[in-house]
Amino acid sequence: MSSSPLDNTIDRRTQILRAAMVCFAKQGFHQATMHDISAEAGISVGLIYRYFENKESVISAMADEHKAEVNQWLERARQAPTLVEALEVLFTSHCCESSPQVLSAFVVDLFAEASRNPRLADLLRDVSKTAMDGVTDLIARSPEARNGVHDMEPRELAELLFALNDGMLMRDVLISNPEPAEIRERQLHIARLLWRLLFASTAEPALT
Amino acid sequence: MSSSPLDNTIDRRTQILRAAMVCFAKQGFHQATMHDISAEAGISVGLIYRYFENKESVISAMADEHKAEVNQWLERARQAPTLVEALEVLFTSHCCESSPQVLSAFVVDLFAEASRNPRLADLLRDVSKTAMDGVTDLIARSPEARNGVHDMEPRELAELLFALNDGMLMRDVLISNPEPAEIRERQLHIARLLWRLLFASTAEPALT
DNA sequence: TGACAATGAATGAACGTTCATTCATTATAA
DNA sequence: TTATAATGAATGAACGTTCATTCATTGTCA
Repeated sequence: MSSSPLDNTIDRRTQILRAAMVCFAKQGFHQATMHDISAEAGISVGLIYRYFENKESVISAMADEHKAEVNQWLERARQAPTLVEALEVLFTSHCCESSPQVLSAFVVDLFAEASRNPRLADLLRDVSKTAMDGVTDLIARSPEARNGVHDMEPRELAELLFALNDGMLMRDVLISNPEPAEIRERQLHIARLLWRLLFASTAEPALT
Repeated sequence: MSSSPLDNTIDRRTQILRAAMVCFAKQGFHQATMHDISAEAGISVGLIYRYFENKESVISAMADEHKAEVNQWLERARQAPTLVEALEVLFTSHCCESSPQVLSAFVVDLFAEASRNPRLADLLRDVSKTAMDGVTDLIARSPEARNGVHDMEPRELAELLFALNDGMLMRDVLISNPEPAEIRERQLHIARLLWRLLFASTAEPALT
């Protein structure tokens, strides 16, 4: 079941990245120390430097992981039977996926960091463009897009939907209430209303 | 033109806050040093500590300023003759106001910071609630809100519009292109299309 | 097989630097 | 003179990073 030398290296890297994700989400990039990360991973500080050149390269490795994750979402969305279902896939992965609001905090931090780290900004722009192109294409190919009452190009619709997604994600970091799930349910509800408005299926719209 | 002792104090404070805003936007909260801020303000480090208890209190003072600013926007929006014009006021202040994307970087940083600073999170939640209540009210009172083809409550509409705003603001930090103004123009264009869809004025909708 | 050599993953104390904060001192104004 | 404003060198804690050292595992040879 285990461990060619290559696998070991990959395992260590992902172990470190997982720990780093927890620390970054809890404390932010600049307040999480390498010692915090090593403690979270249950290894020594020095070992991190065997697998990563420095702290910044840990950060960009995580951005790379994020990129891969986004591509997976897009792949899954493409397989959905209808446009609205595809959007639902994208929305829920973006917002809820694995852990609660860990991801939100991390992504917002990523954007904040990108505003002064050009390399990271390039990476995020790239991720964003890929995802946006994918959704634009999804919309352009979808018959539902022609049924809506709107007056928008596929590209414009994609930009609208992504901004909405990101905005809701950004607002997630303020949640501290008893029920985070409840709030996300409400966000999803609102997003659905918009989708229905933009992409009214030709079938029954009577599901209020 | 100047300076009861109280005025002097206020001037110094705003001078420091203005410098801090520049530094925070350029480098982020944790990478901007107190020396950076003092240099930007053209004063000594020690003097900052005469007007602020510590670095964190500089940050929350800025959040307070942000709150006041948001309230001003809301006030101006309330005076607009139509709902769509009010939204335009809010959108453009949020995104363009004084300096270019300085504000975007700052606000995204503020949210990132709020995800681990409960006091700051409380403050932002408060700002957000005030603004949201204001817009909800604006929508509820507006006759146009009944004309749209949507199926949404005023509160839901407000949440939708705010998420859109924040999402576009968040995306602004990735801009580094030759023409930032061009991109914001496009954002405004898309936002307008949505507004028109949601709040179709009874007058001519023929302005494609 | 058993004795020895080589490897390199892993450790964590130590280093140099940076930074928020303090405070003794100096300038200014009343 | 006295009170207040302002300075910036000094402080000490915290951080990213390094590296001499340990030691379990693997390879080699008789």
